[in-house]
Amino acid sequence: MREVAALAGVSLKTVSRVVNDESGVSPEVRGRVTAAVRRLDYRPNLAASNLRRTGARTGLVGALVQDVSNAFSAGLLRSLEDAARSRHTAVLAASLDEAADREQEIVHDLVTRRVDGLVLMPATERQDYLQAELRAGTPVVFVDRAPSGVAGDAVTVDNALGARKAVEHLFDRGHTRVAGLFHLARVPTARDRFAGYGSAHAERGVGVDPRLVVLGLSSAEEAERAVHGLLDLDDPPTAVFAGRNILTEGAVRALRDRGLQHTVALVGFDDFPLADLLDPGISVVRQDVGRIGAVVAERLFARIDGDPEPPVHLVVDTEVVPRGSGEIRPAG
Amino acid sequence: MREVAALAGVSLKTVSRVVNDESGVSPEVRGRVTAAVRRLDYRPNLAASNLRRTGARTGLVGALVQDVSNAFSAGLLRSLEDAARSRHTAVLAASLDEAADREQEIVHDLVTRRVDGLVLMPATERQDYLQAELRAGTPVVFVDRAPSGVAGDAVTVDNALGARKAVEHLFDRGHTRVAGLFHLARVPTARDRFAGYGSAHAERGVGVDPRLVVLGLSSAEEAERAVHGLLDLDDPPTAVFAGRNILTEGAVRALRDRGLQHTVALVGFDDFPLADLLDPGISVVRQDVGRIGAVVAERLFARIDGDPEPPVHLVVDTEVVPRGSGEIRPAG
DNA sequence: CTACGTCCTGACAACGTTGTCACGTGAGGT
DNA sequence: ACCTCACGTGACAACGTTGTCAGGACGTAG
Repeated sequence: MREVAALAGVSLKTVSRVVNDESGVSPEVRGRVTAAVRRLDYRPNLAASNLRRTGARTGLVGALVQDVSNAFSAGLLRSLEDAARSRHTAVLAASLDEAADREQEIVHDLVTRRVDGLVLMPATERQDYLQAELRAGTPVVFVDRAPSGVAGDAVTVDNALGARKAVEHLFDRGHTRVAGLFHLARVPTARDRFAGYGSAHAERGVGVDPRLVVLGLSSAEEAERAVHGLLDLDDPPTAVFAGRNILTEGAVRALRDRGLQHTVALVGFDDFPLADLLDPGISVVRQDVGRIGAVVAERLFARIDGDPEPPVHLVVDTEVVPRGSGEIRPAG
Repeated sequence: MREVAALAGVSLKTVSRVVNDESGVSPEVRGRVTAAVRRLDYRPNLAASNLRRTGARTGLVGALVQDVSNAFSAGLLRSLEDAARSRHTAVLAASLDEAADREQEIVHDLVTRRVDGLVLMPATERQDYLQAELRAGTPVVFVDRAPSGVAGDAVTVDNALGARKAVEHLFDRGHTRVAGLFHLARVPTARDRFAGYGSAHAERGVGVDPRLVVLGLSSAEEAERAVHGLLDLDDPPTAVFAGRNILTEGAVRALRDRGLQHTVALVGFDDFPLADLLDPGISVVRQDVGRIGAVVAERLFARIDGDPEPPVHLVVDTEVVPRGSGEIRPAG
């Protein structure tokens, strides 16, 4: 900037005025300055500018998701990005891989970078460690899982309701032996979906057969093995509810292996790409990622703009998408 | 920081020393300062710190990809993120959606933010506009498409070779009428893949039937319609090469519609999730995203560290992944 | 007792920018 | 001829931090 000022024969302040399109600069001087700017390839230093401006925004938000390369996280990121762009804000994306220590580390780093806000898909069980940041005024919006140990806006689906809908969908088609595959019990979404699975049973007066429930599955392979185990039972399930998309994948493989994909019904939680291209198409409970992202963005930017209301927990609808696998009726 | 200094009864500089773990502070003072830091929830301001430090890094790199929510871009982002984390660097992710103006806008924004480097999957045909940034010393690594109009490191696959391998794979199984579906002709990767399709024909002494070639497809729907058109020919193709993953998807739908998925062979360029779960599994030419990302990161950080060598173009291998659809033999 | 080195600590300037205010000029009104 | 006022411009300080250097306290050797 100093060089630009020298070349244009004006003061620093005038260059600043021109660069920021402020009024009160004669056309002639403005011309000289822009020419100098162009000639010297001058780029303003946003960091310095933010430093000086009072209460300035960095125009940076952090998005801490489970894994930027999985479809749900990536979709969320994308819709957040779109909202951010219109606010001239860039998105710092980070993957947590369910690692609690990494979550804290990255949050700390992002706060040091003075992000204007954070979107967090927590990997931790409790987020007490955020107390200080929140007090310091960095808005945080939780997504996918509600916060625990701190207050903050949250955007989730009603996992229990979604799971209940899925299981009812199967009951409605005549199934009574519906297996349930779930993630680690310490993960709140898994607990909620399991609860929904249970309440669907309760509502219909069907007892839950504990042998049909498998908890603690964290990979497609584990789900695949689990389904093989279920099918080996004397009284095997006629339908399967998979509580997470990678578990659905494992279930598809196991059913396919045994040639039962058109015999045993399957509904998964979470949509995945090309689910409709499989044979049969895989019925799922869909979370509308685009909508979730949009709601998250709306909350985040409202907070950044100073919305003082108490934290809210917004619930986005889920919907059963029938594609074939969930509409298979029990044999006989 | 001033408050911390006051509370601890020391000077600013001493606080700085403690915060940055510099030597030469007595344990007692260090204790007082850390206590004050904790009490006041003090967070150092990274921007100010970078401003002062000479030639400091911002620890920020930009990744401009086609769309953070598509599998290829997201995978790349992820592997870049992993490399960046070990360098204590955060990744700013942005989607370009093949929009040239957005590309320039975002590059400009990121340069203003003083990113240490950029990874660019270009949406523009020429990147002359980057000349100034490159001269200013911001390293840029191109990925997926080589740069044009500027010099810079590039990491791509050999698209022509990959396409040739795919078509040869089909020739080897007895096909002679292999249709080719391609993206917009202005996109270099599409041109290269089309060239590879042609050279496979030339090498085997098979003439390219222009009626079997469809250029300019940019969505799954267009590809689906195109394949229907091809199948309506008097002398329809016995195999299809789809030059891009969304075109593969369209081809699968069209073949499925006609019940020809086990009759007409199909090889796609670019792998996609669950390709092996389809029936038949879809054979593809795979680009190793993880490897591409790792190579990109290696180049980028080498440049950031001052590697002065002339730009290089690194080529990552592709590999035909047989899954069933590409191994179907022609009827008769 | 002096000289000198080591160890801690702080004052000050600087990083690149912008908010504040004051200055000089010329136009318009009396 | 004088005053006022708008306008364009620049000097200066400040944002939060760190590099440089100087200074004080203390210990040790001559």
